[in-house]
Parts: sequence; C-alpha cells; structure tokens
Amino acid sequence: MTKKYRTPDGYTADIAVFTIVTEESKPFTPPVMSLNLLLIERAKWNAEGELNTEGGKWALPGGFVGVHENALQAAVRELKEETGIDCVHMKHFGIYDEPGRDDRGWIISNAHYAIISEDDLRQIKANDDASDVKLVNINDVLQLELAFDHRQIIYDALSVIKSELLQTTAAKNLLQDEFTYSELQAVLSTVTKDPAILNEQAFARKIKSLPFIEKVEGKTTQRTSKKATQLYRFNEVEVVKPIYTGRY
Amino acid sequence: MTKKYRTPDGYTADIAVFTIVTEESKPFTPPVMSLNLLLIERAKWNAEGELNTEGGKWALPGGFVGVHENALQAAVRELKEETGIDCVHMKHFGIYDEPGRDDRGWIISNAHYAIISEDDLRQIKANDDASDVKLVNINDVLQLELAFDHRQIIYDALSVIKSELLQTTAAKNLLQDEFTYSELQAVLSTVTKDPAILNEQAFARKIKSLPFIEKVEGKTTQRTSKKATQLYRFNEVEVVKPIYTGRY
DNA sequence: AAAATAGTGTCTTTAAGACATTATGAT
DNA sequence: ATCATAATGTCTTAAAGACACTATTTT
Repeated sequence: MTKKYRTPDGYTADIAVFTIVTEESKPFTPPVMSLNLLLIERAKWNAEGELNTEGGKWALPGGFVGVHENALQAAVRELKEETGIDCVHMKHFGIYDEPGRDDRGWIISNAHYAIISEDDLRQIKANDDASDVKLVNINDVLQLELAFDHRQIIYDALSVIKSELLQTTAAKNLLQDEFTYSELQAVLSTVTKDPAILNEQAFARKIKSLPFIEKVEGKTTQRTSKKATQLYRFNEVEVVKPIYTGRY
Repeated sequence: MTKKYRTPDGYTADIAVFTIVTEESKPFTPPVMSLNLLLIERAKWNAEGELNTEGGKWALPGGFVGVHENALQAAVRELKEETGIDCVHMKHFGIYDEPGRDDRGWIISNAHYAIISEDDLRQIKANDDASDVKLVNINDVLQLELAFDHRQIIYDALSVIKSELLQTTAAKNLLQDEFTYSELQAVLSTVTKDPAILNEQAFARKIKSLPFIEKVEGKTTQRTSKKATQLYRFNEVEVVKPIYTGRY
C-alpha cells in the first residue's frame, strides 16, 4: 500500500437553525414574515484568557461529536445546550472536509439544518443570557463576517432550506398545526417570488386542491381577517413532482 | 468542559456507481434499459493471508481518504483505481457515522453516488481483471449479502438516485448528448411508473415543451425506429417544481 | 359607511388525457 | 404489403390566469 492515510483530528456537528419571525402583527391582518438564521458570536477569549480561534466572528452553533453518539445526536444535544431549544426537525445536509478548513487540524464538519417554529423560538428568549446569540434575516446573513468556512456552509444551507420549503412539506414546521392560506403564503413568500404562490385569490383556491393539505372541517380563526377564515392542516401525504410532468 | 471527545479512527469515501445497461437492442427499436449498481466482492483474505473483515460479501467501492484530499476527491480517485472509470458525475449524498458500524473502530463513511453512461462503462470491461466487480439491477441489489452497513447506504442511494433522475436533469448523464424521446423514456422508466411519462404519445408531445430540453434542429437518427426520429439534447436551464403549483 | 381580508363566479386560455390517424422506411 | 415506431389531429376535460364581484366583521 503506497498511500499514506491520516485520521481526522476532530469531527464536529454544525447546525443552521432556521426560524420564522413575524415582523408585523396587527390584529385581523395577515402576517408579514421573515426567515431567519440563528448565529452565535464566538467569544474573543477562551476560559484560559487566550485569544480564541476566529473569536469575535459569527458562526453556526455546534461542537464536537461525543464518544457514544453520532453527529445528528450531537447536533440535537448541542442545540439544546447552547440555546435551550428542543429540536423538532433536524437533518444532515452536507459535509465539510477540506484539509485546511480549520487551523486547528483536520476537522470534519457534519452540517445540519434545523427548522423551529416561532413558538419554539420563545424558549430562547427565556433562556436569554445570550447576548451572543442573534437571528439574522436570510437575505442579510451572507454580509456578516463569518468564522471558518461558515460562509460556504450557510450558503449551502440557504439553498437547501429554500428547496425544502418549496419541494417538501417542511413548511409545516414553521407554522402552527392549523393555519390559514395567508399564513402559509407568508411562509412561502420568504423563499419564492412565484406569482402562482403569491397571488391571493389563486392561492386561496389552490390550497383546497393540494393533496397534502386538508381543511379542518368547520374550524376558523380571526387571526388574519375580520371575516372568519378557514383553517387547514398538513396531512401525511407525501408528494414528488417530476420535472417531466405538469406545466411550465 | 465535562464531555469527553474522541477523534475518529478513520474517514472513508464510498461510492454508489449507477449505470444504465441496455438489455435488448434490436435495430430500429427503442431500447429496454435497466439501472444497475456497481458492487465489488471483498477479498476473503488480505495480503498477509489473514481473514479479511467482511470478506466474501458484496460492498460499495471506496476506501480511506488520503492526506491532501477531501472525500469527493478520494471518491473520484478510488473509482479510477478500482474500476478504471473516469467519473463524470460524482456527488455526496450521506454520511454514516454510527459508533459501532465498523468493528475496526470509529470509521466515518462519506457516501457518494456516481452516474456513468453506458459508453463509459465499456472502460471497465476493458480493465477487466475484475471477476470481483459486478453490476446488479437496482431491483435485486437489496437481496444480496452486503458488507458493513452497506445495505442501509445502498437503500439511501437508491432513494437519492430515483428522486435525482425525476427531479433534476441527472438523466443526461445516462444518455448520449443527443437522444430520442424514447431513449429518455427508457431511462426514466427504470425509476417511475408515472403514466404521463410512460405513455408514448404523451411523452413525445411533452418533450417538446420541456424548458430544459431542446430540439437538435434538423437532426435525426434511425437508432430507435425505421422512421427518422428527432434528436433532442439537454440545455443548461435548471428547473424547480414547487409542490404548491401545477396539477395533481 | 368604510376598510380590509376571505372567498366565489365566470370567462378565457392552456394543457392534459384519450384515441384515432397519418408518416416513414426497412424487410 | 406489412410492421413497428414516430408524430400529429382532434375532441373532451381539467386547471391556470385574470378580474370582477360578494361576504363578513370590526372600527
């Protein structure tokens, strides 16, 4: 065997935590939402008073994978430790293993994204000693000074969350169990400009024919309008849309 | 810090190599295709004459990631070394890091899939000392006795290739640059039963309106029919089909 | 009454689905 | 002439797109 191999110096789990923030919320009015990413500011100094690697920059929460766990379990654990959030939807989306991506050695990062609802989010605010935690609008996040290769990881995470929200029923994790067409629309509008989704009347009609969404019979809310508004919920139907069928 | 961390004992790249095999090929007739996965049989004994871990079982090609490369580069290199194939389309799809998945220690496997055309495949047959390499129809592969956790990896790879072929233009890697509607249909039929794709007349019409496929003006072939048949090619247009639009 | 949002009526346009027909060219 | 495959004609049906209109309820 002529090749020289090397064992990695570390294996970490990083987490891109996405959440919806309702920007305006007048009574009887549909929400205006933004999709945000949770970042933490790396401490400038470590416990021993030395300058920290990439200190002061913004980074994804995460940390080293422990002895008896895999990266997904580590990601769930770290998120709980660092922000107090009990995660609902956590999923691997990429691996970052470029030699030299971290000065401290050959550290392999297993990147996950998490989706948490606005309700879950309130747990953070409770847990809040965290002046070093903030939510950043996904449209602004790439402007920040980011640690390590987290710019790349976040760029990839944004692509993933955008296509997940449009191509799967992942939006359910950003909404209450029962929601109005305009609330779903508000979530989707954070990741698409498609007029078929953004037009009110069109979407109000369309939602009734989506196989993976069902009407909650006889149940309405006045959250978004003075007129009582029909509630819907996601059911368990899974759908795939081949690019070779349907209309363009 | 109370947690104990551990560095991985190894980092490997595994590769699920998919290829199309034309089962029947009478002249002037559309092809009948099957989608196959390339497997290698693990040697029973190693170079020192000892019994090999998981020897005799079938496994995905792959191996340890080297010093100055990342897993993707390693996957490309290994595939070339083990089968002589210069890869066209290689992509990460999953990570397997369960403690205990490999007796030899905590080995993290970075799984990739590769798509190679029937033309590229001929390179293997050339390189063929390989009685230990075989192609297995994707419908039969899970019946085999598979090494390590490769059953799980392959199961995941099958899900990924199926949705890639239907939701992206990945099929182009299984076809010649220029192809007829029935050749594309033959590829897609290996992963779907959707009548909108399988019906001849419907698909012959549909292909003309797909934004990511274009007619090769004035160019035809008689590969699939006595009647000269229009050739098409993929262009660079990328498409996404939100589940919230289109018909069901 | 005014304002805002939900929801429907309806007309036009487009595409899907089904089925039949025509076109082509080797044998 | 026959056969297989490609390609189009055409009718029906369903959904998209557009726009106007109605419905509801708080202020």
